[in-house]
Order: sequence, then structure tokens, then C-alpha cells
Amino acid sequence: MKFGLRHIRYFLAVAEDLNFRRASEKLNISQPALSRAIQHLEADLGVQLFARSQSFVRLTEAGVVFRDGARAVLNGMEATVDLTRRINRGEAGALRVGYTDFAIAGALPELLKQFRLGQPGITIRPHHGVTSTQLRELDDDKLDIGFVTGPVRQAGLGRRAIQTDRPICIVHESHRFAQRKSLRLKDLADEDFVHGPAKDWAHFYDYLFPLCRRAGFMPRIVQEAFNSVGILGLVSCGMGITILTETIYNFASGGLVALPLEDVPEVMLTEAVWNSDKARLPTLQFVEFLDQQIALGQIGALPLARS
Amino acid sequence: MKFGLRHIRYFLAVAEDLNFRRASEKLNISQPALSRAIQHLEADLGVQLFARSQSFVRLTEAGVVFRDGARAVLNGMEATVDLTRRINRGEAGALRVGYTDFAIAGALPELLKQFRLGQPGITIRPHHGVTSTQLRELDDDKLDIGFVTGPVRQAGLGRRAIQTDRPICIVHESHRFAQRKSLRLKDLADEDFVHGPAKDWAHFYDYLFPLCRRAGFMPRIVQEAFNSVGILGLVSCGMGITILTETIYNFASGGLVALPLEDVPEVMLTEAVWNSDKARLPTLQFVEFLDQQIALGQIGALPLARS
DNA sequence: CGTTCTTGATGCAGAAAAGGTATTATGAAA
DNA sequence: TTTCATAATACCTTTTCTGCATCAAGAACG
Repeated sequence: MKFGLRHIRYFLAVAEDLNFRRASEKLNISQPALSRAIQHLEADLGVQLFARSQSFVRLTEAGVVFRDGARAVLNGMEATVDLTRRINRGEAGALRVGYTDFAIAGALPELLKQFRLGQPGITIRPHHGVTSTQLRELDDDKLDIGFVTGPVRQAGLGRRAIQTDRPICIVHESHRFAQRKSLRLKDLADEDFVHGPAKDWAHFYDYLFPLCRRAGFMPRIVQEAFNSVGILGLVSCGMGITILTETIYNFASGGLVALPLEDVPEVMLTEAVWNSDKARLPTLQFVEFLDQQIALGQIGALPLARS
Repeated sequence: MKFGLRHIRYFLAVAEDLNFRRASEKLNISQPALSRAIQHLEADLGVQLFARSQSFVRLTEAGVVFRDGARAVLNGMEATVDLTRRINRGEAGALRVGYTDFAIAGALPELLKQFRLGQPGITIRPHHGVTSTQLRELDDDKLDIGFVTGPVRQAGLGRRAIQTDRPICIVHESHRFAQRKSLRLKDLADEDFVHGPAKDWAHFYDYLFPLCRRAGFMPRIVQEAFNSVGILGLVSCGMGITILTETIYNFASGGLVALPLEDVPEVMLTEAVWNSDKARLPTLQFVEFLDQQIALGQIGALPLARS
């Protein structure tokens, strides 16, 4: 195999036209150069690819087989080159995105959707994980960017604020609290609570329950649902009240009233973090995208309060 | 795309070793030549494929993608070259084989099986067809070789005798004919006949029925089976007698007696025929194979009588 | 801390390959 | 026969590739 891609291109041109002169013109080379290139190819293969005389040219049986194979090879090569270049420009590749429960319940889905519109070549690989897990995975280069919730005190990480969640109390419009402007935690001491799924919402309750303890009570759980939609549904039925975040309340249907909790000043910050050193191109593109979204006011540290 | 297969081979060598010097030795070129070639490839792609310093070489992300694609391309190219060469040598390709009912019931299956053992690269494409159809298809280059039965008087065809079939009368061992050495056609005038499938056995009956007519009777058909096994099975049950060929009787199970027909001297000759002018390599190889088999006495014009 | 070794890159000259122009040989068409 | 078109060949130029010698920069080692 001494021949190159050049020979293959020449061969395919002749195989299409079955005419050396016309093919040579399409290839922008002289006819003799083309003749000799084909001769070299045939000599190298040890196979006659064209049956030719001065008056006609046609493919031999072996020539037909070679043409089909050569076409496939050339197409494959072009596809590979194209993909390689797109990877190089960051237009293709994979982005491994970690997320916490809060991220996935908040801005993340829309964020990923928007990003994919702008970068359809980049495959998003979402990985669920709590904050500590994500930080370890970032370090082990198993994650490109993480959406983590809560304070992160690790150096060498780039970060952008995505959303701040403040707990709110959600009650049905027929509830005795419905007319009030706001609540205090201790007002909830005797209420029935609808609880989120313990496994998926662990982080939220790790944050909330200490607050309740500080207010002198433990929430009395009367119902548990599988997800936020379920929680809101049970509250809608009057099964009890719940504490969720503004973000999640945005998905609520009618008949519900959200009440701020006066004595809970803390907010839960969800951030995007990535390893500045190991950042690959798709990561950088995603960060750039995040900055655009922040500039547009779509995401950031301001609460997305429902008007 | 100015690079050639040479660049790809060089690239893959470096991608495997991640060491320019060792790779250059494996490629039997000097290290500077290899460095240059890789530089040209990268410049042509506009993509850095290797991250390198004086102390280490590793693939970039784009390099990994290019390596995988390039491997596939090179493998595809080698496979194509190999197939092309085998086609050229007649070791691969397709052989379109026509056959009549007699051929397929006789020597043909074993013949094709043996041929495929010796030429596993050649795909056999069997086409059923009566003699006249096969001759037309040979002429139209829709068939490479035909197994035809009966006299063929067409010029320009190569031919080899495959088998001669003489009709025999088959009866159950309890039949009154069973003790006889031979029969004459007219003996059968009052017998019940088991008939082969009209469609598949048309040629045989076109040959046999005129003989019966000459003997002054028409066979009285009492049963019809789907194939030769079915016919023999019905004869085994005592449903009637039948006339088949020696070839087919070779497949019979026990309890049956074959009786020669004294007054039927004609034999049915099955021949392989092909177009000498248009013969492609696989065809010639098959003819050569036939000649070998004839030399071995496996096939030919001698009747394969059951001892 | 310097020495030595190894690695990849570079300069240059010779070799090889590819290309172009002019021409030839051979069928087909007029 | 003449003319036309085709593919092949001859000959020379240009481009590309290669090897040798060498350089620059880390790594290994005493």
C-alpha cells in the first residue's frame, strides 16, 4: 500500500466520469498526470481497476468493488476530519454536568435546554450527586462542571451564582394562614406537614430542620410525597402545609398561597463550580454561556420571587 | 485535506507509542521526518493532535477522536484493498447458479457444498429456472452458470456433463411387481400412480408422459405429494407406485424396490453450461472445479446406479 | 549544581514523487 | 482518407519527502 488519499480521489473521479480527460479537468490537473496516477494505483494494488482503450473506459469487477470501498473510506475520512475540527473548536464533545436536587428543581433544566440550542454538537451528560460528591468528582476529573448547593470553601474552582432559594411556607388558600402576609417559624409548631422524599431532599431538610429546632419544635410529618409536584398536590388537597423554596413554588398550580418566613433570613445558594485548571473547551463554552445568561438576568443570586 | 494515508499511518504510530523516536523506528524513517509529517498533518487539519514537550507526548482531546476515526479509516482501506485483490484473483465474488429440478435433486447440492469448501469467499446465488429460461439468462448475463436438463443445441456455450438419469419404477416391497427383475412400460397401464408436484416436476413429466403415451396408456394419478420424499413416503404406504430417477431413488428409505424399465433406453442428461465469452473468474474457477470432480469420478455422464 | 542523556524541533541538501507541456498511437466518426 | 478525440508516453520542472547534522530543553544522576 504505497498509494495515498490522492490516488483514491483521482480514482473516484475517473470512476464517476469513465473519462480521463473530463475527470482531469474536474480535478484541476492535466490528463497525463491523472493517467499516471491511476497506473500507479493499479500497479500498487496489482489489480486492473479500469478496462480501457482509446475509445472507452469502464470499471472492471474489481474496480467496482474498490470504488465502493474507496468511497466509504473517503467519506469516513472526511467525517473524521470534520468531527476532529469541531471538537477542537469546542463545537462538539461531551459536558459532564453534576447537579443537586435544588439545581435540578430550579434553573438547571432550562439552562441546559438553552445551552443545547446554542451548542447542539455538545452532548450533556448529567450526573446526580450531593455537593461533596461533586467536588470530589471535579477533582478526579470525572465531572466538568458541578451545580452545587450550600457553602463551598475550596480553592482553585471557578464559580458562578445560579440561584438563591429562600424557604417559604406553602398553604392551601382555605387554610387559616392564607390571609396573612408572613409567618414566623414558631407559628408552624402545631401544623401538619407534608414532607418531601427523604432521599432526594436530604439537603433541604438538613438545612431546614435545624431552623425548626431553633424555633423550638420538630415538624409533624403527616404525609410524604415522591417529589415536589406530589408535595404541592397534597397541600392542594388540604392534607397539610409544607416548606419549600421559591424556586419550586414557581411550578405550583393554583389554589396555593406562599408565605414568607420572617425569621429565616438565610438563603440557600446554588452555584456552578468547575476546576479552573482542568477546564476543557466545552466547559469554558458553558461558563461563557452562563455569563451571558447572568448578564441577561436569567439567572444569578437574586431570588426569583413570584410576583 | 492535503494529507494522505502516509500521514495517517505516521500519526497512528505516534499515537500508539506516544514517543516520536520509537515510532519513527517502527516506521523505518528518521525521527525528524516523522516530526515534520505530524506537523504537516496538524497544520492541514488546523488542529493540535498532540500536546508535546521535550519530555512527554500525549494526545489532545481532538487527537483521541482523530485517532479512533483514522484507525477505522485505515482498517476500512485495508479491507477494501484485500477484497479487491481477492476479487481480482477470483477468490471472492458471486457465482449465479441456475438449476433445474433434476439438478437440485441430483448432484448439485453436494457439488455446491464441495465448491464452497474450496472457495469460501465466493457467494453462491442459486436461481431456479427451467432450461430455456436459464439459457436466456446466460445470454443476458444474469446467470454465470446453468445446470440444465435435456438437449441443448446452442453454440458458444461451454458444457460439462453432470449426471444422467434413467427413469425407474419404484414399488413397495409387498407389491406384486416386487419380485420381478425389470418391467416394461405397458405393465404399468393399470397401476395407481403417485405423482410428483406438477409445478416442480414439470420437466420430468414432459419427458415421461410421452413415453407412456407411446406405450399406449396415460398414468392414472391417485395421489400427489409435495416433493420426492413425499412421493416415496406415499409409495412406502402402499398408496401406489411411481416413476422417478435413479438419482432421486438414492434418497429413498427402506421397504422400497426399484425396477428398471426395459423399454426406456433414453436417459435424461443434466449438464452445466456457461457462456464461454462472458465467463468471469468465479465461473472459470467453478468449471475448473467441475473438471476436477469429473476426473475424480464424482460426477459425469455415467449413471449413479444403486448397487 | 553541573553533567549527561534523551526528547522533539530545525536547517539544509539530496532523492523521490507529482505535475505540466508537447507529442504519439489508436480507434471512431465524417 | 481525413479528422477528431482519447489515453499513453517522453521529457522537464516543481513540489514534497527524507536523512543527516544539529539545536534547545527537560530529566536523570552523581
